[in-house]
Amino acid sequence: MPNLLSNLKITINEKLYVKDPETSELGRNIIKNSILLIDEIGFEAFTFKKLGEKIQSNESSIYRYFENKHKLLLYLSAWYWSWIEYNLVFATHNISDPIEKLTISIKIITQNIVDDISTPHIDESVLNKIIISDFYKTLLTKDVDEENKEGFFTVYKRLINRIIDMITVVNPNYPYAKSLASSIVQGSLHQHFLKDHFKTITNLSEKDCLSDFYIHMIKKTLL
Amino acid sequence: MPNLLSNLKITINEKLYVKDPETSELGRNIIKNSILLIDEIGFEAFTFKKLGEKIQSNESSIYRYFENKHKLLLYLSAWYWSWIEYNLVFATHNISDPIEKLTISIKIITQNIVDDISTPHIDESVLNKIIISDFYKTLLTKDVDEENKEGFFTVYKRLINRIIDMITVVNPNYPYAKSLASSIVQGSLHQHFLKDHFKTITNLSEKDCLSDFYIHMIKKTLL
DNA sequence: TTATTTCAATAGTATTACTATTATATTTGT
DNA sequence: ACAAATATAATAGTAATACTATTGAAATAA
Repeated sequence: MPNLLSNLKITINEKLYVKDPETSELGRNIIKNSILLIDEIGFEAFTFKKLGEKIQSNESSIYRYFENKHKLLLYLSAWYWSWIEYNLVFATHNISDPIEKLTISIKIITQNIVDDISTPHIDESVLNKIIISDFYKTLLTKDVDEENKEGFFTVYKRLINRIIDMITVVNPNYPYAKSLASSIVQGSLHQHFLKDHFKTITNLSEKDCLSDFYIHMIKKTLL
Repeated sequence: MPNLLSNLKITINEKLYVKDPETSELGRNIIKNSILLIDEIGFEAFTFKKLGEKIQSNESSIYRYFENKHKLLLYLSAWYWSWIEYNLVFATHNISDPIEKLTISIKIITQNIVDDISTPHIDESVLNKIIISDFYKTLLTKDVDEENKEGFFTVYKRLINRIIDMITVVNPNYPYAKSLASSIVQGSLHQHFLKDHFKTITNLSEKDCLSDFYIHMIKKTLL
């Protein structure tokens, strides 16, 4: 895995924070420990008050960085998808065979995430658990259309569009490239969720076969 | 569509309600108008107080039927999946060709829902919108394992198991029957959601092709 | 009739998300 | 260096929500 993220900074939509958390020690502490606390107690039970206690700071200090906990979750999600996109673009760069390119992308999207040490204040493996448990909640709100217009989901859509493009190169006549791409990205999270809570309705609980499932699917449907 | 539901009653896990809403006028009114109100203002903004105003009754009267709004949503979800299962079993009964049986099932699961007049206090087309927007929220909670043990998701899992069985009959050697089945049921809701809010990453916004997408998928992957 | 249970309304509490105000550092300009 | 301006954080609140305790009325049974 490349170590560029030590030098590069993932850029997040400015409207998602009041003050950029990457610019201060407290900010990075908020990010780091919000990930840990949300994972510990769940997003519903998570409050800025509890986070304040955890980082020896005050509730209202956190409000200086994030308007509310929903925006914080949007921020963490945007960060996660940017990190995935970065990994995907890097891993598929210079791969000319279309089917191999798509296969590698599926592996990036479906893989079990491990911590990336080049981002010391973010544990990607824990963040991945949060995304599995909570990302869909950022979509299922009454404000989704407004927030979509504000560009809060741009990275997520751009990632899916990259898959759509790869599918189209593999088979330009396949008529459901968009639905297939969005199914793979969303479905991957869902299968991980089932593995943790509904073992009887996923094959992922028997063996680690999520990428095989989707690679088999794209090869059969596209070739 | 058969009209058996005028006489048959869909049975719901008793732990989901305090008093069975089907047994009183007020109860049926709670069901009917909770569906309408959740659709109107969204599940987050929905409160028993607002529902009380809508049905000219009191907040606490509603607590006599449901412990809290989460349980009410679980009740509505269980009802919906029972109704889908009933339609699916009915529609596939006496169909001997395995691939046709699976095709019909996919159509039942992916179709645009219209109101079933045999259930006067439930508008299935509105309930379907709620399921698309809110069902996943019933899964994404810290209590999911406990509630799963209580049997709150039994119908949902049984429906998916029916699809798993059909897939296995079509192709006993296909190794991902469980993941494929759960993907189709969950993915259908997701594609409907995308059609409403993220038109650029689904083909469903161009034309009504959701069943085609999945039927194409199962024929290619299984045959 | 009287007792008992069912049902519903009122009024209340605890928690949560968020805000207004004040205090304390830190930086900047002269 | 020192005052003014700004950034940062802490305190103490408010409004809204989810839920509960208590009381009163109606229906049913003994």
